[in-house]
Amino acid sequence: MEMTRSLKERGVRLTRQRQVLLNLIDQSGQHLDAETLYLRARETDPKLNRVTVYRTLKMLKESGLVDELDLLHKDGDQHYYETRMKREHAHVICLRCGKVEEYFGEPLARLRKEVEETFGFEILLVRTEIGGYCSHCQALRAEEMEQAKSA
Amino acid sequence: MEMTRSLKERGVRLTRQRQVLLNLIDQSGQHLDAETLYLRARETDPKLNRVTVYRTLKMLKESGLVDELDLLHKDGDQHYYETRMKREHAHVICLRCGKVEEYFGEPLARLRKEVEETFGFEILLVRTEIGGYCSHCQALRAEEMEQAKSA
DNA sequence: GTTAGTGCAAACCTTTTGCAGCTCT
DNA sequence: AGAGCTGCAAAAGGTTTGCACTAAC
Repeated sequence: MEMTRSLKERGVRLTRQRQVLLNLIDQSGQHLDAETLYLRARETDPKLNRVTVYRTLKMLKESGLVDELDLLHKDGDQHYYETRMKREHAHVICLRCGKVEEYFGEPLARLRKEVEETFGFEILLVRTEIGGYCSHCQALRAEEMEQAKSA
Repeated sequence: MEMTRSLKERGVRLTRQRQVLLNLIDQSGQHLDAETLYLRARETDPKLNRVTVYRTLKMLKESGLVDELDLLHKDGDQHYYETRMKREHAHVICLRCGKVEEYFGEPLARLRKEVEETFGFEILLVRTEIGGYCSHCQALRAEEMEQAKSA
């Protein structure tokens, strides 16, 4: 795994706990929060402590191996994490059903380039989060409105 | 004030405390967090409670009158707030000095339009936060690197 | 007068820290 | 062997809640 290699190169110890966590982060294509990651990790290693999850996530974030997201705090104030392998993308979050889609269009690259040029800024990370209603929930909301009217 | 009018129309009571808070939010062109707002509000109204600040911010956010930002958690996990009057913009945050610049370019509109078209998504809010080093801090970091080497 | 809003205290959730003991290299 | 890492308990930081009292309309 890419993360494993990168950590090994830098002399970071690959403890049993870290291997469990890295596997989960790498496999899950989803955006995990610390608590979910903790619960899943305990299925493999019931002794693993929540604190270790936080420490590992912090280390991976500072190493640039994972990105931290807020996803507009769709379910509270926790953070979400994803591996950094992928191309730059925006997260499109449905505020009704919570589904998260990823958008990889060229406006993102243009935005980045323009900000660098406009401010002479050295960009290290870009976080774009778009909230609203997905097409499915738009229809459901229309129904809900109808029902509210007749009630 | 625009916010005042909007609240009055909807029958929200304009208490003394809310007037103090609305004034501060409206005047400050900056991005305030709850604690800063609380401290400033107490200069005018020393009895005003921190909880009232949180409740007011929540109400304004849910009314769509202010936007909640994270600013990449540059100083911790608190939220920042700004009035929604302005055009859509991205926040460009220096991770060294904490300065926040605002970018209003057309790639933002293109991004919005493309996401709407691609996913049939109804966008309610867009949050773009860009982190890195401002031109000033790039130079300072270069110096720091030099010093680290010779030390 | 009624109902929404406030203050206070206490709880809550997420994350961090101090420290003693364990384990990877 | 020894620095780096873990677990536990406890604290921290930011925010929310329950309830009795107050004030806006």
